[in-house]
Amino acid sequence: MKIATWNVNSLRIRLRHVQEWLKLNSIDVLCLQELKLSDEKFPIDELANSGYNAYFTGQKTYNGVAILINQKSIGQATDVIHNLPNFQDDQKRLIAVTVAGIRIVCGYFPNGQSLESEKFIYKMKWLNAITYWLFEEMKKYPRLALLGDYNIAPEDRDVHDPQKWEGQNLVSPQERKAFSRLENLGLHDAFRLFKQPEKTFSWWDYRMNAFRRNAGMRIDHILLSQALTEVCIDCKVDRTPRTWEKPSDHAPVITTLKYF
DNA sequence: ATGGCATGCAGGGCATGA
Repeated sequence: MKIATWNVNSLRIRLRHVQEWLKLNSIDVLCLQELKLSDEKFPIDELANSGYNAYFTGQKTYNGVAILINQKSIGQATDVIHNLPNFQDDQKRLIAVTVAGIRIVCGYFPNGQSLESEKFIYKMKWLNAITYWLFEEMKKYPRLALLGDYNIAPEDRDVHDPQKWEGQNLVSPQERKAFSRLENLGLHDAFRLFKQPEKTFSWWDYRMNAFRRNAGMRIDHILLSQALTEVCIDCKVDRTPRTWEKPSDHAPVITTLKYF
């Protein structure tokens, strides 16, 4: 079973990319972030034509998340929830479903903007809320995967230039501590279960030829509960779609689970 | 060195991203 996450930075612009990427990779479950469209504009039929059922919660212009389920290999999802039940929020940043006995949580974590920003306070509150919610959710669903754009680079090796970024938004000690708290729930970074090429990133700024210089960060992650970690046999970033015309600034991350 | 590039909304620049 292959589960993936991808911040597409507008599903309207990137629909063809998503369809092409799904065609090239036999993905069972794909989590999407930054749809940037309202629910009535969600391309349900186009994705159904690609063989995927969609579960989504969106809004105009900003945010929006979806989970695509392979119709042939999986079929339907159950127990769908939109947004964190313990956090009052107008921004559409979270969706969770159950497929094949696995709880799939898709999150678009707040960016934070800068440590001095009100948005950073919101980010830390959101991180606190998801952590408390997951503590309960993992009791209900021992097989749980948390996928998405975390907007946190967990370690210096996840940053192209750690000195330049030291202490800033995306890498600050507060954010990294919040990431550790998620791990302390019993979640494991699937990417770090395996030997990886150095300087592997999942996001590159559109500006300054950042992708060509590999001036990126690893901020998109897949965390797995213990039960899923035991059957995880691969995790990698696929840089390919970042090389296509008009790409998203993020690349997808894929993990493979045995026995499902 | 706070720009650079992309997107949405709106039909011109501004907000936002990371």
